[in-house]
Amino acid sequence: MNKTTTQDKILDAAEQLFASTGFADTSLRQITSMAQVNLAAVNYHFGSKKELIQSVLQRYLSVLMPRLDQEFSQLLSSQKQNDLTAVLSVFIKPLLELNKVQHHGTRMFLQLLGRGYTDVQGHLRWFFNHHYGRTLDKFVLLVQQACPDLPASEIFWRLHFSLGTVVFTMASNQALQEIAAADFNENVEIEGVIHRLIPYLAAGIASPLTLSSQAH
Amino acid sequence: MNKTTTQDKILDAAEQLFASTGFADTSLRQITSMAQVNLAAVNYHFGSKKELIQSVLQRYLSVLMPRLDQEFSQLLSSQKQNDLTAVLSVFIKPLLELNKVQHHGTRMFLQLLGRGYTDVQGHLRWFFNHHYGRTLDKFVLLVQQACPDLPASEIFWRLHFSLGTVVFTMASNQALQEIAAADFNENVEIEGVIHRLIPYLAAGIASPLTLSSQAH
DNA sequence: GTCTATACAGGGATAGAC
DNA sequence: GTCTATCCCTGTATAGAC
Repeated sequence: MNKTTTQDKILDAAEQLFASTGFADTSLRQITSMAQVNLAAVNYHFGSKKELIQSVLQRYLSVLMPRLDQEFSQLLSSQKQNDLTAVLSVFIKPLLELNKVQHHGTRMFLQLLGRGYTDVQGHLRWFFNHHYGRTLDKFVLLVQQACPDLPASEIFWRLHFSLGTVVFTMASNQALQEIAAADFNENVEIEGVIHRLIPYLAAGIASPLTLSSQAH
Repeated sequence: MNKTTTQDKILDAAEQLFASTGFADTSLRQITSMAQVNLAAVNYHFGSKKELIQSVLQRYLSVLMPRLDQEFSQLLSSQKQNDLTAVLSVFIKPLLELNKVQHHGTRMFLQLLGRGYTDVQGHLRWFFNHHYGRTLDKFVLLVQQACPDLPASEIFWRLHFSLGTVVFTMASNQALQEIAAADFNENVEIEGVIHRLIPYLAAGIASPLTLSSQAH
């Protein structure tokens, strides 16, 4: 019965077009014609274009987030003191395993995440906290344990700085890779970018408090 | 002769609407009706919506970038070895002086910059390099002098990571400030955010090379 | 040169027939 | 569930008035 539902046909087409052209430059008419379904089907099944974008991301998140949650719990229950690099490195494996979900799944997901956060501002943030707040809390706890000297508010700001780093990098990933290839003769795959990001993020989050950052 | 030209009326209205609603969610009809000019005036004077966005930013950049260029040159000619925090701190004064250009100029400009980089992807990047490449080169040189152990390609990546941090933070500035106010009872103005950013960025950029970041 | 009115193609969303 | 026809809004282009 290998029957592909209308929903899945739409999701597959949308994902492909979003990743290559971006959300704003992909029309529902392009999506529905590639998926060979009626234009109104998107609004019937998903409600709106914004909700379609969320659904595309959801397919990945439903695989990734439980995996991360499990890793976070495991790290929390092991009593040892984890350093920040270890905590951040937890993301690597689950992210790369998205390649099993779909061809180039990791790249697709991270680009969608980047585009989603910047294009439909505010929308995704709410969605994320609403559905995966518990998992995020575990992560924040791990970071706090790794940086016991930082006040909670400082961790809040720095984690959002880090989110910006990741999201922006992934959204501009294609352009950055092209420049890197041209200027430095480097061929960096998504995995390489992740490995470059971790020490940068770890150092930024753990940076000591200075007079200027305390004064405000 | 305190006569406001059509161009200026459009720029003022556009700036206000862009900063509060974003580029995508602000229509030309909103802008022209607030500016009390004809719809076609935007295309007549600026060519397109994208070019209007650039012009709004240009008003600030034409003040900011020469100021920065001058500061960079001065720091380069002083023979002393500058640390990264000193180099990054150069941005603070010129940025805050934008408040003299316009009411809430700093906040306006940084929000526009954030939105510009994320909303109209690729466009602003080209514009920036084309018009202010010389100034950017000076900045990169200063960073290289402050981090003599880092290869140029690593600096390239980390500066783009940092750009992401800044741009994302400024684009989501309003949301972040609201959360900070609600969760931590903190009232953080744009100046406070800048002072929080600098140690984070400095630590991230200067982070030592690890095995994982060298391997790719 | 500047401004106005208007036309046009393409976008997302939706009511109602089937 | 699905499809057609339609609605209103967007950015852009242009003809013609001043």
